[in-house]
Amino acid sequence: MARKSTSDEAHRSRRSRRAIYEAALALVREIGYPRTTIEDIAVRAGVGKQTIHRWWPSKADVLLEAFLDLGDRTAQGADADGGPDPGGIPDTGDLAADLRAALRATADELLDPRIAAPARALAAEGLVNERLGREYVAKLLEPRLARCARRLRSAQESGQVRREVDPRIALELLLSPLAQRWLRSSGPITHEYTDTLVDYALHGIAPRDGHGHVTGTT
Amino acid sequence: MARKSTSDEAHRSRRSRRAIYEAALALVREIGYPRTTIEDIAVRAGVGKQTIHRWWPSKADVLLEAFLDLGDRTAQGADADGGPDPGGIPDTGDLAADLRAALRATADELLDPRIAAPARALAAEGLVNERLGREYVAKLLEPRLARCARRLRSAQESGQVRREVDPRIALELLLSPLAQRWLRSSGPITHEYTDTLVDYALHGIAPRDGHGHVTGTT
Amino acid sequence: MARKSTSDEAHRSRRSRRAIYEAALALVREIGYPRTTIEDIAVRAGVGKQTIHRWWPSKADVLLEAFLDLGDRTAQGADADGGPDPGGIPDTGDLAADLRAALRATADELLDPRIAAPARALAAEGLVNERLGREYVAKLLEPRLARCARRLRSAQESGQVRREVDPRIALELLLSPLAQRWLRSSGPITHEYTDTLVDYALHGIAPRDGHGHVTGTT
Amino acid sequence: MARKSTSDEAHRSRRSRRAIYEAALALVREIGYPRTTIEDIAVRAGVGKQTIHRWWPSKADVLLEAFLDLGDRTAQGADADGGPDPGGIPDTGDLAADLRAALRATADELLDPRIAAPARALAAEGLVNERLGREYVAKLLEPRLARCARRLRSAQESGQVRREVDPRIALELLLSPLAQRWLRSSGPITHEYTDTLVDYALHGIAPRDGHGHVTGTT
DNA sequence: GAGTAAGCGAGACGGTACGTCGTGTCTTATC
DNA sequence: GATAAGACACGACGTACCGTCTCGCTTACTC
Repeated sequence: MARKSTSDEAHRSRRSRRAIYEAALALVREIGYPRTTIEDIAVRAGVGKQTIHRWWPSKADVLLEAFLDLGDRTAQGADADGGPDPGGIPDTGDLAADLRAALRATADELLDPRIAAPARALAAEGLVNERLGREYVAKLLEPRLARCARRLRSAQESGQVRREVDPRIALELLLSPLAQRWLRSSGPITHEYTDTLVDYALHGIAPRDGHGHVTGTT
Repeated sequence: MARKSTSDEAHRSRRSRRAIYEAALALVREIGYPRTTIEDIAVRAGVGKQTIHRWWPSKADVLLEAFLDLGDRTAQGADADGGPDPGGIPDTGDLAADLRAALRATADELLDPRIAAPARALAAEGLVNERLGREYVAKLLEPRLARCARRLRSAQESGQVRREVDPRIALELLLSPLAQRWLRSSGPITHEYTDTLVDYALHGIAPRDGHGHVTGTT
Repeated sequence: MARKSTSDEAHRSRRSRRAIYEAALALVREIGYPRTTIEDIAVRAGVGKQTIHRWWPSKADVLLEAFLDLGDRTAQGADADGGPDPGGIPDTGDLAADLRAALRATADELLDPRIAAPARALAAEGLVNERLGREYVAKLLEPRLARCARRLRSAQESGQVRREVDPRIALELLLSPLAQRWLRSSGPITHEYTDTLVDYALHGIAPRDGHGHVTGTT
Repeated sequence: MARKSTSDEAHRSRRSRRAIYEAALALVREIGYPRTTIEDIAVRAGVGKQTIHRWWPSKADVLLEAFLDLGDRTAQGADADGGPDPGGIPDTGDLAADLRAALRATADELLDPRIAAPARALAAEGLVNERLGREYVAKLLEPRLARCARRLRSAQESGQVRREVDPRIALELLLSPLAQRWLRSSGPITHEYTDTLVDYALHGIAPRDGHGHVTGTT
């Protein structure tokens, strides 16, 4: 997707943009999102402030694009490595194993310090700035969820998931607890934890035999 | 739980505090958290800026206390009404019904416009400000979760929940999806949705007969 | 004497500077120096506060420069009119007449309301702020005194002033009483008064014949 | 002149007042008048702010009274020592010698560091605050000038000063240059300087023979 | 010698201005 | 002709003092 530079100007723009991305990500890691200012980014990137304001409407948008770009680049790297679909769910036929693998991978990703700081910052900004929130969901989360949902639908076809289950809600059951723990730092994020989530989500927390006291499914 | 006045607060003006709480909540509703400034709050409350800075370290802390106070007051109101334990889970013996009721109530609460704006703002701030995040969890979420966990433990004793299930994680399964939808506005929050969550969490998304292709519980 | 633009001031806005000078002088006249705030000046000049802080270390420095600028501009005007050396002493050969004329002109100047307010304010500030006091003396008073001292020296050469007299001290004798009356409002400032000063300073207060009871010059 | 306690001041605490005077003078010496705040004075004096506001309308008034009190106390000390009239002019019959002595004493006083700081501060404040300026003149300067003027009048009677000379203006000739030098720090204050002032003021700066080119006394 | 009114210390209060910072726009000098 | 450098208008920040206002407590007059 890298477009070859057709002129000197295009080339310089690209260099500026790259420098801005890197400065933004570095500063957010180093001093935190709220204390990072557009001027800081411009100075660190060796760029005029105006150059940033020309292309992005806000600090958060810079970071969002920088983060997306980071994702693209690491994805390319993984691609080249021949690794599995990043952010997706493998399909070995064994749903439980596949989910466990996917959640473990997601957990590892969330713990990557290069990712945590900007992602949390963007999540926070998105809560309060609706436009950015939508972009964040649309560009970062939605594509991922769509791929995961596909895997669940195939599991439904093979009878590993109940037919009447809504795959999106099922995904929420699996991913939201992880997301919440991460956002709130309200608990440890371990493989044991994600495996437990897969277990509970697949089989429920009620006794499995179906003749306990649990009643009344809607 | 009225916060008791320590010796530090001997001279503190009740009227000012109340006015500040109300101004903060009103402004966050009306113009949004980021555009609400401490100066705005002071002016609206008819108070000097210093009076705010004297007692709270940041705008977010003002809002957090204002929000806690709001909770205290509405809780008192509900108490007087003889309503059910707010934020808890009723205990009629029928776990599924109780959970559905609790989640429906929670959903209704999240949709209350007096609550949504400050709560989202605080959640956002907590993501980026660790101290505040911890306070937010400790003062707002934790007490609630503890009460809910008790209900689940009693369900375990009566055999409605598997013995080996961790109640906290079970709660995450139920509540995190709701919390995420709310925070991200990533889907409608309806009673149908919360009922579905209860169903999936109780019985899992896998077929219930237990001899489908689902394998490998940890 | 236009202050030449150094490289530091390359980007400095001429319009802002002029507007600030005018706002400062106007406000000091209208509401008095102590009640004039930097914010007032900025607002009246249609300028950001920062623009003032960027170029001047204090309110007093703004006023000092504004006052110097006012002097420069009125001097230019007088120059164009072909008027006499403002603030200097004419040289008609008749020292007494020249001094009387100069002191009358000075008195008139001090009574000009455009000048009185800022000059008093600067004098006051200079008493208490040493740096400013030195600048006030160096930029406003000293050049004037130097020109006056030249006139006295020429009078010494023509025998109208005793050879051993220190011209600076002689000037103090003439000007300090006027300055004190003005600063302290401790008496009327009239041409009669200044003429008297010239008389006393030239001939002394002792009887002129030299064989009264006055004795003992050092 | 001990201020007698009227009924208004019945309850007024002598200890507080004294402590306030001392704190005010000390702070003005140590950190300068503008940086001295009423709160500072209150804290240093171990006194509530209100106690200051109750009895003095402004910081400057506190300092003025403190300074007057200081004068009273040192005057009492000098009295006890049997020293000469402080701030007056001795009367030995030799006017020139008496003036030299008086100006030397005044110069010494002005150089006393305990006196310089508050006196300059009060002078500065008086320039800009009319009421205070009048009080400063009336309470501090006027009594002194009156006593000095008396000495000059007696000199007129004994023929050492020209009959038509206005004693107040003659005093201005002597004292204003000294005062200006002191206020502006525009020159050294030495006995040599004050002696020169006396010489010039007595005999003028023009040649004494009276048949130089100097002409035209009004 | 008890009652009471004031003055007192402490310090929170509603304000005003401060000087700094960050924003997004506009200007200038350079390459 | 585009760009870095940075001045600009604006507006919020958090701080410092202002002068006022409770608070209890002490003190010193009155009855």
